[in-house]
This record gives sequence, C-alpha cells and structure tokens, in this order.
Amino acid sequence: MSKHKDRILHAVDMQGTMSVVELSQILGVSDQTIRRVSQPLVQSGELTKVHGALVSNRNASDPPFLARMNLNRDAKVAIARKAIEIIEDGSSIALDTGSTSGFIALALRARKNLSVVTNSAFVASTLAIIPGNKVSMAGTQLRDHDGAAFDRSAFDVIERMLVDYVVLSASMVDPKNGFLVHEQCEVDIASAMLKNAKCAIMAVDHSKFSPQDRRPALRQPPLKTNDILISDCNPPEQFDGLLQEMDRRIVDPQY
Amino acid sequence: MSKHKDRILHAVDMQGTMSVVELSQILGVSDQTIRRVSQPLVQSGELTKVHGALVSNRNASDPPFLARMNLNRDAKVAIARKAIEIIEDGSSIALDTGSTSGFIALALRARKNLSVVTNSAFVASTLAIIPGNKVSMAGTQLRDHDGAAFDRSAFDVIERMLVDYVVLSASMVDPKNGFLVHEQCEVDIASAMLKNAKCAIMAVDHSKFSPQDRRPALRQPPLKTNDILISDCNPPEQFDGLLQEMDRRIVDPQY
DNA sequence: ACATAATTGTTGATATTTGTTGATATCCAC
DNA sequence: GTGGATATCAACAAATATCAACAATTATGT
Repeated sequence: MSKHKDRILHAVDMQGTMSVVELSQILGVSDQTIRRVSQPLVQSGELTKVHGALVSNRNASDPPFLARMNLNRDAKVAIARKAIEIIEDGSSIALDTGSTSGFIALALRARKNLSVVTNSAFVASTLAIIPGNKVSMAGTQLRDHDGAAFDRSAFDVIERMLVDYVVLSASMVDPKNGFLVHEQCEVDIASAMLKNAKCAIMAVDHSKFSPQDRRPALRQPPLKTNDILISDCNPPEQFDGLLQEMDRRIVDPQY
Repeated sequence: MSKHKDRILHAVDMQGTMSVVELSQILGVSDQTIRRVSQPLVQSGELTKVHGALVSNRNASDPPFLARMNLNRDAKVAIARKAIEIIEDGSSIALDTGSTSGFIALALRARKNLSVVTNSAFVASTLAIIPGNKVSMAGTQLRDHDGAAFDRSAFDVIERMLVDYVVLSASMVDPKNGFLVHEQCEVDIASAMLKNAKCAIMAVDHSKFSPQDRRPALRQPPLKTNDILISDCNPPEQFDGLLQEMDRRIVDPQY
C-alpha cells in the first residue's frame, strides 16, 4: 500500500496515541494525507480513530488484549452468553486464545467449580480468581500480542487434561476448507485440546463467514458430529455442507 | 469517541476514584470537558458518577484478590508509582503474587521492553500484552484465591531466569523477625527469586507495620544491603535495626 | 513518449470539541 | 432548617478537525 503506512502504524504504536497534525509534521506531509492513509488502517482495525488523533490498538487499555476486539463486540458478548448456557457448573473446559474465548471466560465467571485449562494468560487470570475453580495455565513463554503460550510445556499440560468441552475460535470460515486460522501453533494447540474433549464448541461471529483482508491459510482439525457451533448469524447456504452435522446455536446480539 | 477517554478510564481505574477537577488538572482541560467526555463512559457502565467525582467499576465485581487490591489502594498506587521510577525500560524483573505487586504490574505498563517472570497469572496477563515485553509465566496449577502458581514447574522457570530486580511483598513486618508471610510456598518462591536477582524491591504499605488480625508466621529470606524498601510511611523507630541497611524510599500517597 | 492511474496538497463548507459564562442544584457544617 | 462553598448543567462562541472535490504532481504501463 502506501509508504507511510508502516511509519504511521509504528509511530502511533510507540506513543499510544498521536494527533493527526503531529503525524503530518513528522512525516512531512499534509494532514489530509494522514487521514487518507490511515483510513484503511482504522477500517481493518489496526488503529482506532478519534477526533483529532489516532489511537493504537496494541495499547494496554483495560480489557487487555480485548481492546482490538471492540470489533463486533456485541456479537461476541451475545455468543459468550449462549456459551455459558451450555457449560454448566462443575464442568471441565479447555479454552483457546481467541478474543471470543476471552469474552466467554469473562462470562464464565458466573459459573462455579470449573476445571479449566488454557494457554491464554488472560483467560487463566480471569477464571483463576473465582473461588472453587481449578485453573491450569498451559505454557510459560507468553507472546506479546495476546499473552498466549505455545511452547512445549503448553502441550504437556493440555495433553494430560480430559475435558467436557473445548472452546475454539477461528479467524475465518471457508465453505470448502472449514475453520481457518493464521498460525500453525494455533492449530497444534486446538488439536491437542480436541483430542481430550468430549464436545467442541466453535464460536464464530458473522464477520468470520466473509473473506478477510489477510486471508488465514491453516485449517483447524475437523470437528465431530454434535459439536456445537455458536454464531450471531445464520451461516449462508454454501456453508451447509461444512456445518451439516454440527449442532448450530444462533444468537441475537440485540439482546 | 474522545482522545481523553482512555486516559480518564485508566486514571480512574488506577486510583479507584478521582474527582472531576483532579482529572481536569491532570489532562490539562476544563472540568466541563471531563464531564462531557465521561458522560458516555458512565452511560455505558464503564464508570460510575458521583457528586464531584468518578468511580471505577472494576471493583466490587470480584472476590478476594481484587478485594485485597482495594485495601489501602491509595498507598499501593503511590508505592507503584515510585517503583516504576526505579525500574527503567528494558529491565528484567521478577514479581511475586502480592496485591502490591499487582499494582506495580499495572503501573509497569508504562515501561517498554521488559523481561518479566512471575508466578501470578494476573501480573503475567497484565504485562504480556505490552508490545516488546517478554513475559514468562511460572507454574501451571493456579490457586483460586489469587491466581498464583506454586508448583514444581513454577520453581523451574524462576530458577533459570536472572533478573535486575525482584519485587516482593509481605503480609506483615516484625521488628525482630523481619518480613513475614502466611505460607511456606510464598517464602520458597521469594527465595528462588532472590537468588537470581541483583536488587530486591520490598514494597509494603503502612498497614504492614502494625500487628495483623491473623498473624503471619513465616519469614521471608533476609535482604541484602542496598536492597530497596518502598513504603508510604516512615517506619516506626523500633524497625531501625531491621531496616538500617536498606535503601528506604518513602512516598506520599497525597499526590 | 504517451496515456492512464495513483498519490498528494489546497480550498471552502461542515462538524466536532472546547472553554466560558451564568443560572441551578447539591453537599456539608453549624 | 440556613448559608456558603462547591458541583452541575445548558447554551453560546471560538478554535480545531473533518470531509469532498478539484488540480497538480508523481508513478506506472505500453
């Protein structure tokens, strides 16, 4: 794209927030250009626009890495509410590192006596402090963009825990190839979790059914009959083949 | 969306409660602006409005660990601010599981390129998502009252990491016996962290200098000369013997 | 070299945010 | 209760920011 794109992104991420005029001075271009060039960046969710300035999304703000997922927040909250209808008190659960799983973890604070395994530090710390829960944090080395671990010890911990449910997410759904994510390590973790789970819950909001700007290339392992799909929209027809054996639960973000 | 939104939210969450004029001074805008900008935040339930001030909502919601974080909050925030003056960008740090360490972790989000090791899931998830940080979560099995790990693997991880600073806390300070905590596993972790640290930072608020209802019985390992004590009060005379070799930094919670 | 496309700066109309002011409401001590 | 101090609110004007359209410049392909 534009040659300024990287510099804008970098500068804003460093400072946390930068005004449009500041940026225009630093890059030696007009403010209008900054606005134009940054527009696709805020469209794709890499930055947030406020009046007069751009705000980094890689920024610490409060719902930790959940900041970026203010995108479709309502949908994800609705999906999380449905998920906790399925997961009863006393269940054992594995959760992956997606932002939707983050919301489900927040919602699961309403459940008691859960046994949880996850490789997301956010999920772990959210659920660990609920009295009665047993939480295992899988992995040691946390990567910075989402505080998740994918090292050897993560697999060791996940592999020795049997669970009732595994909560998984995906970056995109493809009618032919199924649920796609960006990185191999995410697939590996999902496989390990699936192997020990009685039932999988796949949580995907409507945006995942349309093509993404950066197309994910790696397939999640195939799901079993009766695994559950939670979404905030009825998947278009062309997904019928892929989803036919799944138990679909569609939620309405309105309420 | 306003550019002040984040800073207001962050400041209020950090302090628990902040008056409108305080905020206006800190952000360098008029009080009216604070009211206007904070209005949508209280509408959406992210903050609560009372006469003259804004109150954080990330409070009452959750059990023990967060409850303890609200105890002597001002003191702990002041101590945390002092701690991040000492810990510069690029440092390596070990943090224990105390609530004061939790505040220091929150404050440390302002630092970059930290190498962090901790056995607290809360601390880990707070710092892991800051770009440039390298965070190791020590341990797997998280205990429920504070989301901290004390299993074998916690020690393995801590023992192989050399750090510039270790941030420790205590439940009580005793003139004769030094820094006391309630559980042996906490002492063990502190020992492991101290062994690999160049400098220890002991953070204790004023309440720790007076007798507690439930008296802790276990001694933290002795500190070295030049280790740093941060507190919000000048320790009473009878502690002079204990603290004489320490570098004392006293902070004023007022500001 | 030529035509076409993409990027950029300028301009003027529109929209948003901000500080000020003065009227009203709320709090606190007595 | 009353009175004084402080906080809130509505409204307006000034300052800033945004947006759309057009013209000038630079890149790109044939």
